[in-house]
Order: sequence, then structure tokens, then C-alpha cells
Amino acid sequence: MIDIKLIRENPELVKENIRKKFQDHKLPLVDEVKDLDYKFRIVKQEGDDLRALKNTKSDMIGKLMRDGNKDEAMRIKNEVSNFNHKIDELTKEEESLQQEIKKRMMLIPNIIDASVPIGKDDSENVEIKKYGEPSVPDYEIPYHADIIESLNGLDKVSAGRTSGNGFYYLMGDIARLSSAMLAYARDFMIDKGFTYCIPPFMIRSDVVTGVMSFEEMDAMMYKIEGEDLYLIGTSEHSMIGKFKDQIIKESDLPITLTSYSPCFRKEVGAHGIEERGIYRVHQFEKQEMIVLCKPEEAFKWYDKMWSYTVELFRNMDIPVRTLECCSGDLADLKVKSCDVEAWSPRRKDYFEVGSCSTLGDAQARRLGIRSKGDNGTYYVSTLNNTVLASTRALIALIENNYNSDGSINVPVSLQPYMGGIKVIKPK
RNA sequence: GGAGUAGUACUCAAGAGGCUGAAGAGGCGCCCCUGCUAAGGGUGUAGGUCGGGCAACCGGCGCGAGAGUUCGAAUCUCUCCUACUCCGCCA
Repeated sequence: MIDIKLIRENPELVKENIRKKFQDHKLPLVDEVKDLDYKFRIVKQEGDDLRALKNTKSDMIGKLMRDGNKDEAMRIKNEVSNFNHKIDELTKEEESLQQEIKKRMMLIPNIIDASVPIGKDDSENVEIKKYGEPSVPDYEIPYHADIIESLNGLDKVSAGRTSGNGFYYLMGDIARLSSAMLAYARDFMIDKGFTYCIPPFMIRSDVVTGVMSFEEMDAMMYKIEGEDLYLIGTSEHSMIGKFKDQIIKESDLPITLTSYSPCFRKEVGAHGIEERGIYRVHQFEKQEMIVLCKPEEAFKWYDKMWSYTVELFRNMDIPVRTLECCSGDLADLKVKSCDVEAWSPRRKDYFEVGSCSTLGDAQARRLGIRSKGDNGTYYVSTLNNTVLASTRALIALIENNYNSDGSINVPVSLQPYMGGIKVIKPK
């Protein structure tokens, strides 16, 4: 959510930004907000004046009652009763105007950074840099689910019975490998100075609607029946929610947290869940990082954050690249975002394993996350990035460390978390 | 899950229908004293948010959240949330 002052003072800039994101259908919203805001301020002024009048009259009644002048008090009482209806009307109008404004403000995209490449959709995202050699061995790399099954590491049939499509049992060394990666990712981030956090895995609806739109919520979140609770789709939800409506001491900034959580996703969107493998599933585990900082430090942290993910994957012998999201692919709340993608020697292409974003102050404005310093109160900048998502990282690790005999090399960095196991061999 | 008590600004806290946007204190600012610190004495100040104004300032809202009663609510009523104590249940 952008600052409404920007629309009052510089609507052209807001419109230009909408055009850059190829969302021309949203252009009328800007003038609509401008109009509604103008009306709102008139109605509010009128309402405030009447309320001020009511307050002084009510005070007079109090004084008259004390002086014993009942008749005059009664007369004023009636007078106030009369225009109280008018106040109610104006209040309702104020509220509905405010709602209309908010509805539109939620749809107007955040101002993207000047460095963001212009493009319509994900096909126009821009590769920034490759890290590690994207090599293809001279033997064939099987589909990840087949590899894991050959290592006795996956049971989707039973999971189908107990929970349905989109769930899985990870077994044995593969399950351990998944946990090892998460544990390594956790320690890696702790070493970078981030504070480890295990957040609530369920959150209330007011937090959910703070961090995503209604449509997103419907497409992603599982609701607990009979409770005002949702299973989190990522720990970012509870981590950012932690600061909802809070004023953070400026001396406490930056706040750098790394959180672990299972993630639950309905995945009802365009792609749906994956039938055979674990690429797109209803449940996985994730180590996440979030930063709350002063606005001027946001880009410094942005660069640090995505580079941590690159470093982590390189430490597990996985080639990666960074891909900058173009304007049209950038979610409305984001100022700038890039994906970290891992190399798939099977598909001979990269696939997404993480996403790093700076949201400027848009998310903070929506959730009321502020800081107070010498220059007054301001909305903080919020950033988030995947450290490691269990299933995606597992696929990347398995494909890139697969040997011709069907075994998997355990990267040196993970061996301490695997009880010293260096190679996982097929049955 | 049951029963009781409570929630007021950065913190503690007074407050029980109009004279309270909130006494008092801590804190904070300045001054004095003491070699530094701890402590002490004096003195001063603010409060969040929205709207209007170049500004000084003016007005609305605001006492956990929401709704209600009333001309008027921190104060009365209802619902919810949170914390504490007791009971029950349980990794």
C-alpha cells in the first residue's frame, strides 16, 4: 500500500508506475482515489465541526444541570438530539468513503525501483548472474521422485491414503537429508548474525488479511474449522505479523530474524500440485529470513539477503543463478525482487528455490509497523527471503549430486548433520 | 475446557456519568553539587492519530478491541482478545 499523499501530490507518478507494470486497467483507480479522498476530507470536516458543536453543547448541559437550570438543559438536550442524526449520517458516509479508498489503495501497486527491468511477465525476467558451473553429466539424471524412491526415501502412496494428493512421506536417509539441510541453513543464518525464531504455525484472520489479499488467502491458506485460525503458508506471515501495529525503537533496528516453520499451501492456483514428485506440494518446511530496517538501509539488506542464499546453495555444491523479476512479474507490494534458481541437470534449466524481496514501506504501512527516531515516526522497510525450502532444495541437491551408480553424494557441509554419511546408496 | 481478578500514555499508577486527554510519580530536558560513577538538590517539558493551516494554532477521534445505553462514557451494559490465580486435561 502506497502513501495516499503520493496520489494527492503526484498522481502522474503513480499512473506511470502502473503502466510500467502493464496494469493499465488499474489506471482509473488513481483518479477515483483522488476524488474519494477529496470528498472524504469534506465530509470529515463537516462531521468534525458538528461533533465539536455537540461537545460544547453537552458541556453546557452539564454546567446547567449543576446550576439547577433544568429547563434550559432540556432545551439544549433536544437540540443536540436533533442533529445527532446528521452526525450519524456523516459518520457512515465517512466510513464508507474510507472503505472505498482503502479498497482501491490495496489494488494500486507499490512504486517499483528504478532499477527494475520493464517487462510483461516472468518470461521477461532478467538473469543477473550464474554461480557455479551448470554442468550436465554424460549419464542420464532420472526424475527426482524416481531417485528418491530408489533410495527408499519416498512414499507417496501411503500419503495419498492418509492425507491425499500433494502429501508425502520422506523416509530414512532422505528424510534425514531434508532435516540436515534445514539445520545447516538455520546455523548458516545464525552465523550471519540473524536471530533464530520458531514462530506460531497458525495465525488469526486479521494477520492473514494484513499480509495478503483475499484472493491470495483463498488460494493458499488452510483454515482451521471452528476457529479463527489459519495454517501459515510461510513463516513470513507470522514473523511480520509479530510486529503488526507496533512501534519499534529505532535503536532496535535493523531487526534480522531467521525463522523455521512448516508451510501449508492449498496451491489451487494455475499450476496445481504435482502428481508424482515433491516439486509442488501441500506441505513443506522452510527456513526463512526477514529484515525490518530503516528505509535508507533497505537495498543494502536486499543485496546481502539474496547473496546469503546463493552462498548457502554453493556450500551444498548446487549451481545457482539469480534472476531479477521484471516489472510485470513483480507482486503489487514489492519494490524489487529476485529469485534464486537452482540448476537442474535433468531439465538442463534452472528452477526457483527462493525469492528475495524488498517491499519498501508498503507492507509496514498496511500492517502499521513503525519506528520512532529523532526525525519522528515513520514506517519501516520490510524485506524477506527464502533461506531454504525443504522439498525444492532436496530436488536440487539430489539432481546435482547424483552419481552414475544411482548414489548421492552428501556435500561436506551437510555431513556433520548426517552422522558422517558421505554417500547415500540405493537399496 | 471451567471459575475468579485485571487491562489507563515509554513505565508504574489515580480515576466510579459532565469540572479528566487523563492527577501523581518514574522517565526525559536543563541547572547546581560531588574528582568519575552511584546518589542528592533545583527547575522545566511532552505525549498517539486523522483533518485543516505557511505557521503559531484549531478541531475530530482516542483509556485492550468492537458494539450498545446517554445530550454526554475511561467510568454503565454486551461480545471478543490478552494476562494472572485456582481447578481440570495433556506432549
